[in-house]
Amino acid sequence: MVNAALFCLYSYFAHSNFLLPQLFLYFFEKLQVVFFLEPVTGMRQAVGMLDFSPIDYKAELNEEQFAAVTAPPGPALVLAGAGSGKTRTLTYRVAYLMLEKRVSPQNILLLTFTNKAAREMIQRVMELTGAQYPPSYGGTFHSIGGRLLRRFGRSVGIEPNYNILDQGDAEALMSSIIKELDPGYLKNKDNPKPNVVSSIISYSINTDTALREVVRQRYPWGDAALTGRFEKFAKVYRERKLQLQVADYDDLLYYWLKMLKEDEETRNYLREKFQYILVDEYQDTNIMQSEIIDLIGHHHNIMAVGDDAQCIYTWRGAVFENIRAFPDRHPGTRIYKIVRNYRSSPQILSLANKVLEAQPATAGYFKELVAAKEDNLTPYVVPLLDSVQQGQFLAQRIQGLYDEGYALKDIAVLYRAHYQAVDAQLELTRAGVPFVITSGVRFFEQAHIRDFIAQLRVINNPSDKPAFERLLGLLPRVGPATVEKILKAADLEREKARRANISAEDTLFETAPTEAGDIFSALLKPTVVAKVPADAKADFKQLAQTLCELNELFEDGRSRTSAARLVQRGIDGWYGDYILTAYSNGEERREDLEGLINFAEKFDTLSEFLSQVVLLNSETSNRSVDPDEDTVRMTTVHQAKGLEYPVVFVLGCAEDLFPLKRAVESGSVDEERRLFYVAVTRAMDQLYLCFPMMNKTRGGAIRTEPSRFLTELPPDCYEKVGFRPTRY
DNA sequence: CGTTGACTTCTTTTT
DNA sequence: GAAGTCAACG
Repeated sequence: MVNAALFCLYSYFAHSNFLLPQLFLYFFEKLQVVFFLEPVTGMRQAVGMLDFSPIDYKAELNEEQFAAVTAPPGPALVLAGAGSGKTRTLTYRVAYLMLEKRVSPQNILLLTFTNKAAREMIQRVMELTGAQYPPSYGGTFHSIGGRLLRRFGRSVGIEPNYNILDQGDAEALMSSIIKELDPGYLKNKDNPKPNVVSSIISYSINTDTALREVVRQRYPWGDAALTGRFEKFAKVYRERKLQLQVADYDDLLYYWLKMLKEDEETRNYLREKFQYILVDEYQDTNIMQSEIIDLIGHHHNIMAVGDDAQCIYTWRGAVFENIRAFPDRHPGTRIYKIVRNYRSSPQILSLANKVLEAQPATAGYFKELVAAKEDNLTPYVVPLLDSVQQGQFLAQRIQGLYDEGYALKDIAVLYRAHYQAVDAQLELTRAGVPFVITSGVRFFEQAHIRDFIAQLRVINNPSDKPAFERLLGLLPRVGPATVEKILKAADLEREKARRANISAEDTLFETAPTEAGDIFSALLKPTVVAKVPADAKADFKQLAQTLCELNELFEDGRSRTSAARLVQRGIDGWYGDYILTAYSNGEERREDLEGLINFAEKFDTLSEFLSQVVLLNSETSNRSVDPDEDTVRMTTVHQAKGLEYPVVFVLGCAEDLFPLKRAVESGSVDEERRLFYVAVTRAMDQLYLCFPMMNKTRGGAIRTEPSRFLTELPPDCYEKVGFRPTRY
């Protein structure tokens, strides 16, 4: 009961905090810089750079960094510890290649894991070089893969107008396939749910492990029949996606790799094009990603940057063996170690080093980071009664820090999982400390955005049935079954129209080759409308009308503003009215859609726009946080990777919370420890490790032990402090 | 039969 | 908030 209430509150905060239009605009503007700028000619680039003052590499980099930045061609492995200036090294390297080696940005492939990292790096490269255009192939593995497939994917069955499914879409598709193939499957509650099936199949692809094997690991009790069913689901899922011309996240890598393996022409073209390959966070690459890099990087001109101590994505297939085996796969690899740390105080660093020391000695490249900063405070360990008191401590200490002169935006609160921060959020709110949660519901993931986007998805790719389902399902009394009927009827009409057109051409051959019977105009045919339930008929007609208009507009022109114009037209159409009646805060949501117009303006084609909407879908709202806004930042450790803050609080340093119970049970304590390492190395001056002694569970509170990550530490590397709440 | 609404349960991490 | 479950409605 109480829990439910907390969740409501939590959700409320998660939603109310950042959906202010101003922040939105900020967000959209930020994005504009980076994505999809047209490649430019080398000439323009060169001219752009001439009037820019040269970089003094020696002065701006330390020795270790300098060596890596100015490395000769050939394979290079840069082992850059936390806070050692990894991004700096990488960006200077790109600048060095462009300015000193006169490499055209078109010949550089810069791969990262997150959109945020890509954005920051490209931004900095542009600042450094004074270039107006960034490397046109800089971005996440997934977004680059998606773009290359759009252009070259035909050989592996991907048409240029394919749509990308986000995780939710993918799971929905899986679910409908399971229902269709094996209606009895879902009846048995012991069977893994569709989303679990989806994740198992995904894991099998990302690790290149037979499905059989993954099922055996995760479901030791599962029998051969279960495995057989999974294999069937996976097979049909793969076929269906090709039929519908949709691709999930994994496909962006899977088909990219397939294309490189099978399509010699494209492979050679890309090898020729990408003379210089740079990879960030190499320790988090999975097997497909490393293969992709090796295939394109036939010339071995690859710079891989990473830190095996920070590998925290094995759960989605990352293998840090990749980083260890890099020199084997690329003979003549030069290894550059960067261990001088400019971020953290010596005290924090020594604690971080101890965290790694507790790691079983299973090799790895480095270890000790060397402090460059002055002495500062010893990290604190703060035992607290429970998570409520933890929140009170947080609020009180933050107010103290504020009085001491720290800006709130210099303070970060990190936790293992989002739900662990609920009480802290309540207490901060109660104390009037402003904060932003950099997680929770994502902008593009909100129902109304996805519904609206579904219209554009079907326009871009009429075979995208899941999008049709989503869209038509909005109408009253229309569910999957009715959608099926409607689409069938529409298909018939389209077929009829097509035949009529062909025969017309046969007889009168001057007949204009009108786009014979598209699915959208077919929707308006009486036989189709007849399938729509009475309550929904009016809405349906308007929706179909809007789709026809959108389609016409789309077919008409692929002018520069087409994506934005389509969005505008969509808002003017049926959905714009629908949204006002469908939601109590319809006005607000409509404004969100208006925001989409600005965003869409940055894209040439609808396909590109849709891709980015999906790929940024995973981009959480924290990227929309105005960096100047003075609020405390609350985020998961995963999301904090790559960031730094003067003051860091780590919540829930207790067994079962961090390391998370589930992780311990599945035997991934080492990864949890690396994650803890990532958490503590975010801190620059002050680090607070909070340990709640009670853990609320369903039914009651149980006593918790301090996290093994605390007890593993020698007591002299932290100071224990007590906390007495001033009020209840 | 399919859809709806009221009900419960759930939240690891992300492209 | 969202997704899944179940009974009752059209």
